[in-house]
Amino acid sequence: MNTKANSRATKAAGDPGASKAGRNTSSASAGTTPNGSLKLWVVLARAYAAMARQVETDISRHGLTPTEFGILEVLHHKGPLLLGEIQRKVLVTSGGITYLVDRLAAKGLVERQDCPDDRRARYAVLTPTGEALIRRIFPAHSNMIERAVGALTPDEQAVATSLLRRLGRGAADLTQE
Amino acid sequence: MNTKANSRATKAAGDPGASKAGRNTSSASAGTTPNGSLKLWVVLARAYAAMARQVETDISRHGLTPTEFGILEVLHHKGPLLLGEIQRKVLVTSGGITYLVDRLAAKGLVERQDCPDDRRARYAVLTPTGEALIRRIFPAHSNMIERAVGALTPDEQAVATSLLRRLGRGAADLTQE
DNA sequence: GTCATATATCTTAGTGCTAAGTTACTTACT
DNA sequence: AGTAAGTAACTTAGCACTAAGATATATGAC
Repeated sequence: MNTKANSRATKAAGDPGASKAGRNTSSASAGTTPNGSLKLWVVLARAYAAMARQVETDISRHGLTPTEFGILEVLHHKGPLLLGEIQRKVLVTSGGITYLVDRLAAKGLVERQDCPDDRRARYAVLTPTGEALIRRIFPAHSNMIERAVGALTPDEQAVATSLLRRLGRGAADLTQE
Repeated sequence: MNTKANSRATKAAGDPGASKAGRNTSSASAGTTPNGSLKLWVVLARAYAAMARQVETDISRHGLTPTEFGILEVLHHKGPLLLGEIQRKVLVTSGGITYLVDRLAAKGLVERQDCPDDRRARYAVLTPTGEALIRRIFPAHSNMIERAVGALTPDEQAVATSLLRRLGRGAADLTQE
């Protein structure tokens, strides 16, 4: 059943772990920057890296990368989806979903199906094997995440969620401004 | 001055963007999971991805990857450091810093120096060129981050920072438990 | 001294993605 | 119908890393 366990030890790309807050060195900077913003970015990256590491080692035990898992999950929850729809959900490039769906198909977890309305498009659908797999491993995964964020109370989690949602949207908006 | 502008469009590895909250499809799940934890993980990953994207495109304009930038930054703030020390700061593998310092050395921004006390170890030190570069681009970078997190007020940023710090520590602690 | 173990860096091979371009199809305008 | 522009998926080449092992040096027990 091909479980090749390809761990990859997720790292936060470009973790800005450097300057903890050492205002007093060589200076030259703005002068009046308290720079809590930078600190926020650092801890955000660190928190993400720590979470991603947990998630990844958890998922890799089943021979899946986090992105592969994400695809199975979204197909499980939403049913058959066009490749482009999946692409937007899991945030990869067009070449990326092709590659990922190829891999999942090679593992027998997903199949392609022609779209009757649009002959350019293809659906990805879970095979029975894929459906069985995601149903089996999702609960434990969900549990793992609950433990991982357990340092915060549910109330704090709610606060963090709403702050991060706004933060994310704000940062994303900067792109096309 | 080799400024090859290798953009890479950061993505949050394994972004769990799937299940927004669609409890009502094929079911079979736990049944009594409110699962705010999962939602928190999703928005964390999304916020990180959005931020990382901004940071990366900003930095790539100077022909640097975020990790390279991180190394220059940490050397700028702390002075010469052993490769292993840098490694721990920027969170890459041992092969990773070798590769990264090689690249920075090829660009003329960093040099290796033997450590007098331990002949296994090497220092990485900024060249004058490297020092000049980081001093030139750091302020703008810092500014960019300030704008990116600007959707939150300074107070909210402080709250987010403290929550994320605890979240990250909690998740990291899970590793060696 | 010598041997076992630990540490610091480097080497090699491989992986998961991206960017840019290609092909196939669709849609809208004329 | 013909053509232009848009979109869906795929292909190719390349890159920033990782994991695992190799090499050199250090440290401690005896």
